[in-house]
Amino acid sequence: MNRRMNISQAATASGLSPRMIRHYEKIGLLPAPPRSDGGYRQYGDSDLHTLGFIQRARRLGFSMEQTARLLQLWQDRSRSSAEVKALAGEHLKELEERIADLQAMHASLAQLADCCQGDHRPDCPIINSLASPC
Amino acid sequence: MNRRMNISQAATASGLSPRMIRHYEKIGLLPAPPRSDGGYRQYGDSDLHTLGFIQRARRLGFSMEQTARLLQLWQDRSRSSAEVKALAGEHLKELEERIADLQAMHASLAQLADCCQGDHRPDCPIINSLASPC
DNA sequence: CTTGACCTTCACATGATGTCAGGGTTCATG
DNA sequence: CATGAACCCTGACATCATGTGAAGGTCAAG
Repeated sequence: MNRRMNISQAATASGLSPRMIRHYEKIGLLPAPPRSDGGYRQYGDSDLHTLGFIQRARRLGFSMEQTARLLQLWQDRSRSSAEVKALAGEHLKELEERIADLQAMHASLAQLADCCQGDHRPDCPIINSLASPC
Repeated sequence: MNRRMNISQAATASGLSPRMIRHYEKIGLLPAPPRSDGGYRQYGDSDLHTLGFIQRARRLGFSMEQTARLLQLWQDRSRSSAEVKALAGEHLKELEERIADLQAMHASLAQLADCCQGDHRPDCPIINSLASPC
């Protein structure tokens, strides 16, 4: 156990790409792993654990900056769950704002599309609405 | 009428920034306007109309590429409204996908946050879930 | 030892927009 | 006419997360 693996194995195992793993290392999100004699990165289980953490945080839509803060909280044994919850709440609010923006766009456009005959004739409420303010 | 205006006036009138107007010109979305002796861009009413069209398309979330297609359709008198509606439908589908993705993130995270006490203790389902696969 | 698969770094691209720098123009006022 | 403020020009670099490609080194199996 505590297998040493190359970057593409670590990538496959964590659901990330080699490119992103190197990137996370460069921006300091991830500790630089030891290297083989030839300079290959060698990842162990604890690196894999961190990579998985990052992947899951990203999959929930946390930004890199928020992910970095989550990693810090993860490694901070004296954290309070309130801190984590606050960070999550911040992200939930961002998600809600983005959803509301997209829904507003969708509603406006859907209404225009509903009024559009969608036939061979050129007259179209969608184009008309874009062409004229209001 | 057909006032000639400088770029920042055109920007203010259309709700865009001078930077983006130049950008739209560079990528061929907008015809290059005539210039003053000193090289200033001079915008007329028809340019303003086009700028407004672009701004409204962007505000509905159309990509630059889709906006370019909409502009073409706008200027094509032999277009069919079906073409416009198809383009709108494509964008509506993208919006729905993005909304669904964000809602899935929100639901997952909200559930975790609901289970989190948010107190001074370190134990936190959010962090736990990020730390362990499943 | 050769070969192919893998790894390294570096650089450039995306999309839409901001910002800054260094320099020229316009126009109203003195 | 001269000056200064406000505007404009181009070009370059930054964002954010990620992809792609090039040029070259390494590893392991045959």
